[in-house]
Amino acid sequence: MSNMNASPALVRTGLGDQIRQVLIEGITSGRWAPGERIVERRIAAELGVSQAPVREALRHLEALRLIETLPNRGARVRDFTDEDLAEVFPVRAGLEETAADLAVHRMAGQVEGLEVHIARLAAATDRDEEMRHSIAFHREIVEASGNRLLRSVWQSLGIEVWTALSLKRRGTELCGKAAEHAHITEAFRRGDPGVGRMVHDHVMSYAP
Amino acid sequence: MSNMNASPALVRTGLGDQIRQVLIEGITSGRWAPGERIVERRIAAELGVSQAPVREALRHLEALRLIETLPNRGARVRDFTDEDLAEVFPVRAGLEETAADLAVHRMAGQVEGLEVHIARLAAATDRDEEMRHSIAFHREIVEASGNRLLRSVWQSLGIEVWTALSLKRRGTELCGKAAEHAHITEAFRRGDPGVGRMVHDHVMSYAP
DNA sequence: CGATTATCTATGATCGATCATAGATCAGTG
DNA sequence: CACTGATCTATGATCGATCATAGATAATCG
Repeated sequence: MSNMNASPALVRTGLGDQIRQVLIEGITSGRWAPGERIVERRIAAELGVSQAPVREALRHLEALRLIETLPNRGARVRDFTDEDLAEVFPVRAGLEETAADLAVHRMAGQVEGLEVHIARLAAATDRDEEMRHSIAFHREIVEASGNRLLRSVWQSLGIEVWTALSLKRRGTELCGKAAEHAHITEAFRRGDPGVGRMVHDHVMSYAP
Repeated sequence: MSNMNASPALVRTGLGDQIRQVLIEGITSGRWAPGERIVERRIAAELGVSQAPVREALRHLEALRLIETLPNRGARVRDFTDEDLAEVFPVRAGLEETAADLAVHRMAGQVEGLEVHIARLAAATDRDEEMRHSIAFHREIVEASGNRLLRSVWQSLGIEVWTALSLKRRGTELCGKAAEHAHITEAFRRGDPGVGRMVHDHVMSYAP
């Protein structure tokens, strides 16, 4: 790499990963406007790397639906509609309901993992931290399902990113849900078979 | 490409796509054994292309969980466990339940799309064709949900491939389910709100 | 002057070569 | 002979350059 300048170092841990982070940050922060073209060579030049790892990063962004690409025509930042933002909730709800139903058996009343996140959520000081702990609570349920495919699919939704976009778009309040988290945890503790539906409805309550 | 020989032509429509097809075919057919290493350069040489499109194809296979890769250590064909094969059903069930609940409203009793697939399934002559029409029935439900994210996630499960692997592993009978498909279609026709659960249970009935 | 076609330009897709890393192999030392 | 470290080998990761395509632009013709 003929890089004796350029952006903050880019430490060695897989250029593709780092470039992806830069691009995600750029898109969520709004530095790259929706609809704006993303030219592989330009990004490569700006970051002082070559085209290949940029392409790799772009494929990840495409999987996250942050960009859209046309064959031989390149990529552009998606123009997220309210519908795009809304579509994620039924999918999450379905996946997390499944996860909860699977998890409730495996947890056998052991809900420490969930309680940790509730505590951290309560201690959160800013909106961003609040969001991350809330998401971590849900991720804990998915992890507890023991279904690796389910985890992988849920992860691939990129909840953090889309939630951040939702918050940016309209100031969706996601607090005030702490009580529901506690109720859900109690349902897990007593092995309530209705916990799946409970989680489902909880997730849908975030939807606009 | 210094290719004046090599495998059947490889027509021009995106090398990555074609290579992916070749690899999927090779893995599902068992020509590539589970655990076997997949060396980018070797594939490239065999197909008379370069490393880049092979890498692209491999990333797709990774997303389909057909291969696993270690950083700097390359890819190998996954050694599918029975658990791997089983994990897909709860995920499908959750997604398709969501899809059905969304679709039942949009369809408003118009179930022609579903009936087409039932008819084709009945007319199927071999096991493979049967499988594809059965899957098409389920895809129709997902499409009818109108939720593009849901469709995208469902597609990314690569149902065809995994079903084929299931059939190969143990001779899972997936026929005899025609009756259930008809029942589900009827539920859609009358707008039965219980259709989601019905689809869920139907999908789970395929599980081992 | 408007429609059609050849050319140009930007850029994605692909290529062949180089760099970097993980293991394997081998040499040296006690 | 076992252990430590240098070297070698295979191969993924990355690079710089070339090829191919889409759209824009200019040239040609009626």
